[in-house]
Amino acid sequence: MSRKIFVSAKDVADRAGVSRSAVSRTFTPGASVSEETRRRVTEAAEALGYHVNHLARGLMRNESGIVCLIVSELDTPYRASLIRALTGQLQSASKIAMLINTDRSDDSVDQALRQAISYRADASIILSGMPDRSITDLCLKSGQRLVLINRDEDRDGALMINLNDRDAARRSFIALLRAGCRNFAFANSEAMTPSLMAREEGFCAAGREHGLEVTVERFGSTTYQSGAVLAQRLFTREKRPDAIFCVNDLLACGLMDAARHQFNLAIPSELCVVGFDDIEQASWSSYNLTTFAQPVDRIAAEAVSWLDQVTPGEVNSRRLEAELVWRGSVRGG
Amino acid sequence: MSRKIFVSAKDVADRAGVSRSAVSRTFTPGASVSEETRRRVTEAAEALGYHVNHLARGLMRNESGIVCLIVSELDTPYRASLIRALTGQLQSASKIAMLINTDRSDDSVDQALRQAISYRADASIILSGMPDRSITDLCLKSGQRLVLINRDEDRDGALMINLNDRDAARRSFIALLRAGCRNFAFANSEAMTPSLMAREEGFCAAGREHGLEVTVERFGSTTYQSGAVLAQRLFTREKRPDAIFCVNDLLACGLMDAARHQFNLAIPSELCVVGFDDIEQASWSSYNLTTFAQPVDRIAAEAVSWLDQVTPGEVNSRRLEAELVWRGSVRGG
DNA sequence: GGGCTTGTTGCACTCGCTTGCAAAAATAGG
DNA sequence: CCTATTTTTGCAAGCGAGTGCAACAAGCCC
Repeated sequence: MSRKIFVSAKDVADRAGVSRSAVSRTFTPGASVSEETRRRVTEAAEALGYHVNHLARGLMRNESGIVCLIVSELDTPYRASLIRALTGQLQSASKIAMLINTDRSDDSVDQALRQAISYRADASIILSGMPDRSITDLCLKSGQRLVLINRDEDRDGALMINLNDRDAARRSFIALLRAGCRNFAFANSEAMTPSLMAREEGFCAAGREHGLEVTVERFGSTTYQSGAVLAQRLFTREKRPDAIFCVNDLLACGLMDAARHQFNLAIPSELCVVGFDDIEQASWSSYNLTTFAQPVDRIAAEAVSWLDQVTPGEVNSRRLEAELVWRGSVRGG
Repeated sequence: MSRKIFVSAKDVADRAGVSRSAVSRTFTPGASVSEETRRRVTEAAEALGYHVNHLARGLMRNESGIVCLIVSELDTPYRASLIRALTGQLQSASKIAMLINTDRSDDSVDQALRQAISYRADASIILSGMPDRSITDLCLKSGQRLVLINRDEDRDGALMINLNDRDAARRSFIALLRAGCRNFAFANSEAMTPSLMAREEGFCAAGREHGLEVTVERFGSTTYQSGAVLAQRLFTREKRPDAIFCVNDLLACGLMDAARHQFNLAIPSELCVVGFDDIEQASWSSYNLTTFAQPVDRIAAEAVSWLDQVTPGEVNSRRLEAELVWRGSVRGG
């Protein structure tokens, strides 16, 4: 197998009997080409199976059309659906996503951003981890756009997309209160990212406002397994909570399963649970979880449209609302 | 913000007081550079924040280092974990993944492969959908490697990675038989992809060998929701099955939930269920599903190592075994 | 010191494409 | 029909890197 025999613009030009530039212009929207030559070029290109070399084009234009998605734990339901939305919308905007997995080492986000620079990505979208300030500066300086999703770090020049976590947490509290709950708990992981902490703080603040104490328990990472451990801790206390706001759905699923199977608690009659993210599993009938939906498509749309803007614009922060999805894990509603 | 001011090899050369080639050689493993110049170059590069332009390098070398992942429904648990494994291992092999989402239109796989060609991807890994023969021919002809995962189409020049679905299905039947089940059913989607059909056929064949009839029911796509519909159909028959092999876990979860919540069936005492994929949810205590594990890391490793080989080699097909993971949805074990 | 090998270095060309510029062709106006 | 204007076209100069080749320096042996 002879490696890489590509057909170039020159080949097409020869076959069509025109100059190389004519070919180039045919594939450049808005360039001046006569109908006749355009026809002959496209015909020749078709016959030869020609495709513009995006590497070369990117080199010339200084715009690769590549957007890097920097993600860890990308098989997590929420992350995966966000990636799906992003890749889809990027493609619709005729950009292409490069996926960088930062599961391994600790400075892998930095490594990833270097990769992004090396491929002259037009932008990077960061879904996890916070890179070093110097690296992001480098990115911005080299003309790369930066989008930070749910990472609250203040960084001008970058677009920050966040949810109104505090408000959602408050609404969650009120919903639980209306359901007649009295012993509130917040189940968190030890990840302590800004958005997770905002949920905790919002929930506790709401508790204080109503003169009610909130038990906070934190454990491990934001997973199903942690949910089970947190259940263990919460349900062996002398004052067993009857309302739990879980920092995300995955954790809520683990907690609910443990509540039911280990502690024989009925949901929602003995225990009300609210989650966050609205992952697919939240709608499964075993969970039927009341939760806040991440507006995944909105997030993706905001990111992509910002990337499409010519000038970044002043306002570089979007705060979106999480919609409460009522299901059966909370009484009433 | 002035767009794209990149530092090039020339800049580094000037600062280090050497020629451009010296810089190039410093970053090319195995090239002849003296210790002294190498030091000065790396120093200058560091100071300027230089990164080799992968676009230009790719253009010269005719090797971009890019591998396209062509996927639909990438937020499905199994797909997502496969993508995670692939991106991770590709990065370890110092390649980078481009993610192409083929959810939208019908000829989107073709579109995707064209993109792959345009970016001079070294290879494409196809996780979903079968592209047009002419397109894959084009890919192969242009030196691109092709990996097909769980798509049985015969295509030489490409690596095909498949599981031994038939055998897994047979083992599943035997396990259910040993559990004392008598009324066997196979719950399938209407997707009819080769690997799904192989599971069905394997299961039915095993049934025939044991002189037992297998009820086959097919519906919709391979999702949780379809599982619920299939449960509806299967459990309203006069001869209610007591053993169901589901074509994948997602569908199994839907089926189990419907079995329990709508038909009040106890698992595994009244109904045994086996799934396929071993997605995370299968291990959740609400499901505790006996299933076959996709060897995700093995699959990724096979794909990546094949891509690293200089010559594709004759044998271009790998058949991996799916390991049976015993959990509580089947009696005994 | 002369002849030789070994190791480094710079020049110049190449990869495939875009684009400013000026020449050529087509169109319009008188 | 000739000139003025507009459109189309080709030339050539890049973009940022890699690499064969020849020149050159250094080191070795006799």
